[in-house]
Amino acid sequence: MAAPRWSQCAPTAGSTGELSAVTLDDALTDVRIAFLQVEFAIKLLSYCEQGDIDPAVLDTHQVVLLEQGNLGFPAGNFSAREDIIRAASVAVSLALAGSALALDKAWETAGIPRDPSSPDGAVRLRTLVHMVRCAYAHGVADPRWEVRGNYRQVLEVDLPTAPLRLDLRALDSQSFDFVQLGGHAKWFEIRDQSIIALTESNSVASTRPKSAPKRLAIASDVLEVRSSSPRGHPAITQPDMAVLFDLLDGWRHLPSYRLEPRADAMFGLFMPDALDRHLAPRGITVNPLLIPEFPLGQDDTRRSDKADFFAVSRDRRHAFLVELKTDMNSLRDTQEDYLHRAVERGMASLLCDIRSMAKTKNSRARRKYFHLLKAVAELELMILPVELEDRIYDSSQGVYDCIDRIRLPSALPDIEVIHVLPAAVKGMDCIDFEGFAAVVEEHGKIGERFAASLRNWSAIKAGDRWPDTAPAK
DNA sequence: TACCGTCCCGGTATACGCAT
DNA sequence: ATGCGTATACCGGGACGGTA
Repeated sequence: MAAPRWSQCAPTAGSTGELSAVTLDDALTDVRIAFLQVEFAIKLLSYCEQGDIDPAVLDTHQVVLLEQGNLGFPAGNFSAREDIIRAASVAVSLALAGSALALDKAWETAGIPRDPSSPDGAVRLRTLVHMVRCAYAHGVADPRWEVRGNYRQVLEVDLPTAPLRLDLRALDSQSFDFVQLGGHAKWFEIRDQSIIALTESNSVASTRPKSAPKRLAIASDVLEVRSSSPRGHPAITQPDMAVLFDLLDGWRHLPSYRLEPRADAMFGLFMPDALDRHLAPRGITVNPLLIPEFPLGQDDTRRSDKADFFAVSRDRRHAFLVELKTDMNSLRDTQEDYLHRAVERGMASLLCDIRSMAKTKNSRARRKYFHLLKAVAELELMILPVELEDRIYDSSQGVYDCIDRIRLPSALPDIEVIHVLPAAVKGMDCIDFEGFAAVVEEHGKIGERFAASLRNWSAIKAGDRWPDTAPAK
């Protein structure tokens, strides 16, 4: 039984019940979203038709936790391939209906009138969109043309590929089908021409105040997550990255909780920028492609020690072994030893070791090493034989010879060790958490929140008393 | 390919010695 | 008795080598 978190978005101020003015910018954004939804629904249908969806995974019993009453869905409604394809087809129809509603709303917002006999091409295009919208308005599952009064005439619309001529009198009461417009591609052409016309009208009428950057509204009834005190359990309201950091801030104080493996992806996300800033005085910038858990071959075994991250400067003259600690007490001399031994051995030796490790007899492990080899090759530190991928995945015959044919470039970077630590240590090349936070906080809301946690982690040791509960001095 | 024993990792838990 | 620092054992997930 799963409790999914919905993160889907529903467009427009209008759809969330606000009656305040919807600007044309808003309406055009909704058009974009609606047509993206058509694209998604079509891709989903193709995916389903290929049989790539596993009903055992999709069609489980699910309960959605909602503030105003939970929703339970049983397993079984989508257990057959045909059920899934039928549902995906309906999703395409619904998305197309949504696209008609959104496009009509944009025309309405622009204040363009409807008139099938207007000499103005934009007005006739707007009228066509309205007629499609009306067809869906009278039945999403079975859209029908409904043509009344002044609209009962021939409507001609100029389009770049070919003019469209519709006898609305004849279409009245008939089932709507995109074939009548000339196919779905024509509908996308109608969208494109509408956007051009509406954008022009918007620039003419630009005296209206611009809308604020659009925030995609979230259905108010849906499970949300709200941040809470770091020690408290978060009340579940709106999904929010801040809650993730609240959890880390709080949980790192609990027994047996290891922060580093949980937070290393966040460090990895910002590590290239942090390295760039740290290395800026030397004029060095790094390739943003990092390799985590970079293996460093041991002297007398085929095993490896690991550097937390491996980075290379853009000019490929310097490589960096980055060691991350979230707790100063975790610094170990043995680790310093193998890192500095790697520096002394040099890049060629490290790469040769990786090549040897990739020749593991375990085929599953070999596949993982292949991904490592590809990452190293992407950093231009290895040249892989073209047939290597086939040898790894299809025919393992000759795979060891193939790995032996991996070549190294003649010029290789030197190696340095950089530590990322809560506090800098004298004699070590360090980025302390304050320095890391200064970089991170420049990257939007998530960065700001991560920076706050970094400062928390460096100021308060795991297990320490919280400052706000300590007696005033 | 499966299985088993061993090692590695970051971090925690515990034992120990020493100072107060 | 208590606090502190250091060394070492341990944890769980994963990698690795050897064997059948």
